[in-house]
Amino acid sequence: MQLILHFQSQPVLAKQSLCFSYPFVKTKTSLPSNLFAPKSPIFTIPLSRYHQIQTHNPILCARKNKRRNGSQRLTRLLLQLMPAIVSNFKILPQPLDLVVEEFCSGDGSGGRKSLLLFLLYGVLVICGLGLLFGGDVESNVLFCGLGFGLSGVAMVQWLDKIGIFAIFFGGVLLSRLVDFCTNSEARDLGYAKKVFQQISQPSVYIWNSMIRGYSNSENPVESLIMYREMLQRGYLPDNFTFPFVLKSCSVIADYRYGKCVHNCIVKTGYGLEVYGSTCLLRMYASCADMESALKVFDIIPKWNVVAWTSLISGFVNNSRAIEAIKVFKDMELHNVQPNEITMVHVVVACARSRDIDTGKLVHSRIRQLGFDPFGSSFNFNVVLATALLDMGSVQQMAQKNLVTWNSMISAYNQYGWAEEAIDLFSDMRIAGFVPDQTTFLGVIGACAQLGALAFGRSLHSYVSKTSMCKDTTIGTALVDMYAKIGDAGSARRIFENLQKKDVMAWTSMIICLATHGHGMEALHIFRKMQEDASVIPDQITYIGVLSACSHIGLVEEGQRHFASMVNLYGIKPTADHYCCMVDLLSRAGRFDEAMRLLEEMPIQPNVAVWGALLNGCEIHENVDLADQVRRYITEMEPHGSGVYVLLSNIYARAGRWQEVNRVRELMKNRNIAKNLGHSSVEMELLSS
DNA sequence: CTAGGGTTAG
Repeated sequence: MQLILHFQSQPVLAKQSLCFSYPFVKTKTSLPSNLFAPKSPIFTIPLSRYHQIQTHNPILCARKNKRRNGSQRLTRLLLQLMPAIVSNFKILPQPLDLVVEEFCSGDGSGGRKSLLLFLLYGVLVICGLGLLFGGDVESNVLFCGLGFGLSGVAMVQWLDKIGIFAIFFGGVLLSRLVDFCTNSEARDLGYAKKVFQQISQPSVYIWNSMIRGYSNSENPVESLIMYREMLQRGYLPDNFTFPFVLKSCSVIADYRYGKCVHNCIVKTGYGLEVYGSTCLLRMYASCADMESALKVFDIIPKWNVVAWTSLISGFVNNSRAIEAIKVFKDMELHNVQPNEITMVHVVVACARSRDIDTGKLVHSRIRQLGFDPFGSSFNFNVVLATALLDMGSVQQMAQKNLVTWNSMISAYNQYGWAEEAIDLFSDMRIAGFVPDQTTFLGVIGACAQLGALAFGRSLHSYVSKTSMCKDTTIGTALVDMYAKIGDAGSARRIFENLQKKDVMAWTSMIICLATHGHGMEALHIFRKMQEDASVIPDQITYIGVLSACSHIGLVEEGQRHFASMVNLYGIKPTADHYCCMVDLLSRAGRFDEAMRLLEEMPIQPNVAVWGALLNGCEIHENVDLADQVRRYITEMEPHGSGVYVLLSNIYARAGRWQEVNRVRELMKNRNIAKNLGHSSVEMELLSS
């Protein structure tokens, strides 16, 4: 079976034909199957801007055209095809010097025929046919076809120019090949590396291709290793090298390496290059050093949109949204026209700083600039739209992508509308979107809120069958979900199986144990966490630790942890921490200390803190203190019913019914209704 | 062959 493709829309190409034949694929099983199975089942070959061939398992048997004038076109075509073909077959080219040697050792004076033979042989060597498939007759035949076809074209073009021939294949083709397998859609960096290793003296361009490929890969560290090797072997990086290297530094946030690269940029004189310096800015911003980022900004030779936008995004991503907005205003003063990307960052800045007024101004500026995705049906920018959606200035979106769905699900979660979040999840699946890690983070969180046991478990089992099961964020969400559902055992198992445990993972486990009444175990986990030098407890960790202490009544231990939180880790205690401490002390009946702590508090005690104190008063029937607390509470703004109920319970217990009535009056006057308690349990229905 | 974009667990 043979398929001949004619290119008809382009007059010159119309005369050309390429044969794509399939015979060996379907009938012969002797061929290694992976040979014909590239990453995607459909193989797309870009022929020109207007032509694309989509085919399964193509084998090229290029045929030389009879008419000479078409050959140049076909050569170019083949040049475009070669990387695709060679990389599809995972053929390793031979080192250039080896090829050159082949040519030089031939009889230079020979006639045309022997020259042709040499050329043919050269191409075969380059394709490394014997190297990979020597034993297989069918594939040899096949590759002979390939080799012959290629050489046929090459012969016409380069018949008398052996020197050029060598450069042509050594320089251009290998560059194209490396480019193709590092940066095309069907890239394969493992193969790229092998090809690269065949090149004895890679040009800077090829180095750059490799570094770029790795910088966009899963392991950007590889690009840094590549870069180091480049320097060690005495190659001089150029202005293209630095952006790629710096991108890797940014992605993995390697501050020290980034600074070394900065040094190198300065030394090689590319420090004042627009691209390079903008990348430097981003690198410092990614490494959370905004001060250096600002210094770099100052030396950027031209403050264009990208430079400004990078600075804005730096502030946004370092939780300095207000400064980001300031920079944006500055940019407007400098009369630099913002683009959609700029506005995305500014919108995020408004959302993060909860600055609704500026948010409205920004939205109208977006309209003014003509970027508003909701202003007209064309020019719909999903990213900007999602950012606006997240800021809350949009209710409905007609066009959604994965991130939009995720954003909506998490927004519903934050409003506490867990059921709606789950509904949205099923809508999204009906709409044909494949949920990703962020989606699951949201839906698992919704299950945690709802206590949706069965659905939560099904999510868990789904996730464990994917690569997400190793992910720390997913694991943490699951730990929290099981904790909230009441299944501390499952939470524990997931936690133990986590390969990497970060602060959040440890913290969620500690809080889980503390809330399930396993205070000792929670503290044990905390000690294990402290043994791990790679994690530093933060304020939320200490909420768990302190509440664990308070559950088991370890006052001194709690006080020690509180002190080390402040002195060792420099964490400023929040109202929640004081709440824990007051709870700890007043449960133990140590009211003097509790009151002293309250007086020393540098922040205003909130209702929860008073509530904790009242809780202790109830346990120890300390009505006098409760009286004092009542005075504070009545001075405060009206709030939830909790403290009033506590107060009235305390008075009731002491038999002070008048006071009970006064508290109830107070509640009535302040229009506070007692919250209805509710809980839900999911039950399995057993049949027969 | 080069720089900047939305969602994200405790």
